[in-house]
Amino acid sequence: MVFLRGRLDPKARTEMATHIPEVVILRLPSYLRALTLLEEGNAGVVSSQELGARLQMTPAQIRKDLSYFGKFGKQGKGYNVSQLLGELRQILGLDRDWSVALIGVGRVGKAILDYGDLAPRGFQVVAAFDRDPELIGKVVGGLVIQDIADLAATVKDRGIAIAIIAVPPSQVQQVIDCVVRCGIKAILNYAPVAAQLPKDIRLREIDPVLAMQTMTYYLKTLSSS
Amino acid sequence: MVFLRGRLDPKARTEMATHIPEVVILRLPSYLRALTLLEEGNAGVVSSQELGARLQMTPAQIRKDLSYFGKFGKQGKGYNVSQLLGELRQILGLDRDWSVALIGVGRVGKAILDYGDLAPRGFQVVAAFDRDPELIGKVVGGLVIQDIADLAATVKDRGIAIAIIAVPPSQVQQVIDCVVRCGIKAILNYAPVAAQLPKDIRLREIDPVLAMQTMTYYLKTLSSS
DNA sequence: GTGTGTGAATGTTTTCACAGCG
DNA sequence: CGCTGTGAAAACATTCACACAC
Repeated sequence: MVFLRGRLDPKARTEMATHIPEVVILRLPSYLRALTLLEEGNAGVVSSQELGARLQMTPAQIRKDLSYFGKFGKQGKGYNVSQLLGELRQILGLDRDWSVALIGVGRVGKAILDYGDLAPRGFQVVAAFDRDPELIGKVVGGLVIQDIADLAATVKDRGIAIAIIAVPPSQVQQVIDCVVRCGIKAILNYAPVAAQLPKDIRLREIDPVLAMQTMTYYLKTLSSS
Repeated sequence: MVFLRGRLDPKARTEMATHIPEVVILRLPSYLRALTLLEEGNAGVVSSQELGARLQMTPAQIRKDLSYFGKFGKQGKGYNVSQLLGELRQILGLDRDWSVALIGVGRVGKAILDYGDLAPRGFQVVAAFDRDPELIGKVVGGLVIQDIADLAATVKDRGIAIAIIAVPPSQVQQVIDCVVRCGIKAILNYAPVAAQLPKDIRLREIDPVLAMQTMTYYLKTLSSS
């Protein structure tokens, strides 16, 4: 009676490359961050137990996550901190620097240029763009602000792979379209609006209000104390 | 769906409580944001289809998410935009303003005070704290910077429910301990470090580097440019 | 003993597919 | 018809539990 339309046949599905769950990729950077701290504290080895305690997650989850990529631990001992750090950096493609373009040099954009944590952690902001003629040509944070029309050429020249968007909400969609046309495949969006984009482009959002709005639901209930 | 009214003994409450998956709560604010945009564009109604297209998610997921809280749509028509907005605001506890304390008034802290998007969206930064005697007493963004020792009293006085933390990494753990002791149950952490905290405290992180590190994994593979 | 790596079991989330309403 | 609301099914993610290595 019920027949299925257009499903992927089971065999083709099985033959597909080992797909690593996105949730796992999302967690790896926190492992990296925790391990960096451990290394600074001169910890030589760490168990999934200990790492789990620091990150408030189960040891099993950490072991399972890592097992997608290889066997990095030693039984009875744990993981060598600096070796695991190296492995994770390589897995995440962080054994190199990445060039980043900043689009939008208003208040938020300037704060991002000022923020000194990007470069030491491997993300170099190598170009800044705006569409305001008043700003173009000015120097901010050691960068000459360029016309957004130059984006395509600069992306090619400087090997830019990631764009940070910090323009007003009303301009976000057109800027994203432009950035995507220039071949950028990863976007960090500071503007508090959703945008349309091809599914092969990665997007992450930084919106403090959104983050707080996910917490108020839980605050609501405990307000009777 | 039965809404709880009036007082219930803890047992009945526990047995009745419909536990709503956290992923659902995490998505509601994006619905809110999309609907706000639709309302500004004078859209009267929206279908799960249309909303899904804007947010790049399936209509079924949106319908299912909303169904945890009630029946807000009309068959054959869709959802009334402003009515659904109202419902979501109420669900998330956003039918009121929230008072926020900023801890740490360095570069990042100042940028947060400057950022004009918090207040219009319902989050009032009503107090700022630092431990640096040079800063205490100075005025930034209309707020007199207070000694962090005054936090407990101010939290009580001003009904502060959320803390934004923007202190250097090395101070994060002690500041979080302090904030928790003061009765704060929700924290937005801008410092790029993990911290220990009781499981009944909500924490969200803003770390642009972490966000970018979750994308480089995917960039790695397509680097044939 | 201690702690990894991993199939198998369990739990959770998403998607399907359709009854029923406007 | 078109679209919601929703049980049921499928897909996905986490946790368990134990063989095995140090």
